[in-house]
Amino acid sequence: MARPREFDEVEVLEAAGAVFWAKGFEATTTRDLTDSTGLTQSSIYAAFGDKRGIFLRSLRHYLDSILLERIVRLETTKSPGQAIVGFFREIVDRSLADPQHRGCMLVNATLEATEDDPELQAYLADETIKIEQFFLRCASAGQKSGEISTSFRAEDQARQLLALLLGLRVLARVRPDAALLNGLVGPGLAAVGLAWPSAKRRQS
Amino acid sequence: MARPREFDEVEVLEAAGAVFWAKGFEATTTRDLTDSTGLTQSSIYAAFGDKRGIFLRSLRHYLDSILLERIVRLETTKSPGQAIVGFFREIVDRSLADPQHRGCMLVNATLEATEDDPELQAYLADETIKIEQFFLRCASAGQKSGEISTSFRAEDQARQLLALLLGLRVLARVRPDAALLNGLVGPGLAAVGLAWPSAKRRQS
DNA sequence: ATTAATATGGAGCGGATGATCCATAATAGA
DNA sequence: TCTATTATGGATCATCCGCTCCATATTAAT
Repeated sequence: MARPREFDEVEVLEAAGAVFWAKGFEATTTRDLTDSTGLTQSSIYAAFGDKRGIFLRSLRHYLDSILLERIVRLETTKSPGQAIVGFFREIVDRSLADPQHRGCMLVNATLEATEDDPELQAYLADETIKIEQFFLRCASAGQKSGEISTSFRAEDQARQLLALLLGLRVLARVRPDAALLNGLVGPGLAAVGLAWPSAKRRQS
Repeated sequence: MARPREFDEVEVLEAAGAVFWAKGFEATTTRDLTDSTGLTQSSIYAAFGDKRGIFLRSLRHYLDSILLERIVRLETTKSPGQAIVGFFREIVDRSLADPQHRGCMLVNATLEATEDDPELQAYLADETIKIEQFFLRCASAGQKSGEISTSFRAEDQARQLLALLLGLRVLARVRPDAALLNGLVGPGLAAVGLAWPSAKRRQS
């Protein structure tokens, strides 16, 4: 009954998300979005409402397709402890491999969000809770199986791992150094009784 | 020989810094700066060059007068372990007391800085190194005096504390909850053998 | 008092920004 | 084939942006 869209929504969200990820919400202009997506302003505004709309959709797509995907994949294919190790392994490797050092779009958005967008803040807070709960499930299960140390409560371990992750993401932006990031995660995981095979050792 | 300035530079830097702190660099307009400082655009541009100039000066003032001051004060008045505890105590308390939940200006700036301002990135990286070195001095001295656990290398403890701090600052923006922040720092410090007197317990 | 030098006030510049309008194009159903 | 409906292209809008200009004001030295 109506003219069909000529663009693929996922492609557009990934193109737009890449710009928001690198530059942040405020520094990204609607012209940046037309350049990166190939769409006109008309099409973007018809499809996503406004700049905030396409930003939220890009962010959600990023979180669902990268972060949540990673959690689900690791949790279904690895042991609790190895899911945690694999999670950090992928993040350290990707942080170092990214020539733009964009860090994590979730963390970037979290630091840019202000109290005059409480809906966004609530969404971001909820996503950090999801990560914390992933760590908590792993820690609990790992403690039962003996894979993870029981010298701390699983709830505390989950929070510690969340802070380690967020701190890692901050440092990855200004000090993207393999020795620093591996030297951070190694002892961090050792504190919960997990071994950290560093990238170097894995290669040799 | 020339007309003297009518404004106090520190006052202006603190007024401008408060806006940059709350809204970030990009979202802050030069009109915001005239409103908060009381100066005209002319005076701001004559004194600080451009928007980036007053931002850098504000940031530097913030870091010197708040962060560095805290480090120096704690390091000269407390034992190594208590300097670490006091450092986190002040940051948790201030994070919770701030109704705007601005977090840390250093972390906010770090997440907003991109690779097309390498000078700013280098400065920010250097400041994180200063914090890390503060933790390292405390950890080393504390290990010698027996105040801090020797089950990890002091270098690793310093990095762990840095990540804890940065993670804390991220969470403080979207989940400014006393139970979360205290529950984060407590076990984090316990991992290096330090006791964390939570705010609640201190009050009772 | 004159001069040199800088600060201030305020108008305003060129360009960019987020968003919209409208004519046209493309589709599915009647 | 006609109609209803949505998508697209591209021009354009009002506003805001960082920044500058210039006339005036204020000081210290001569």
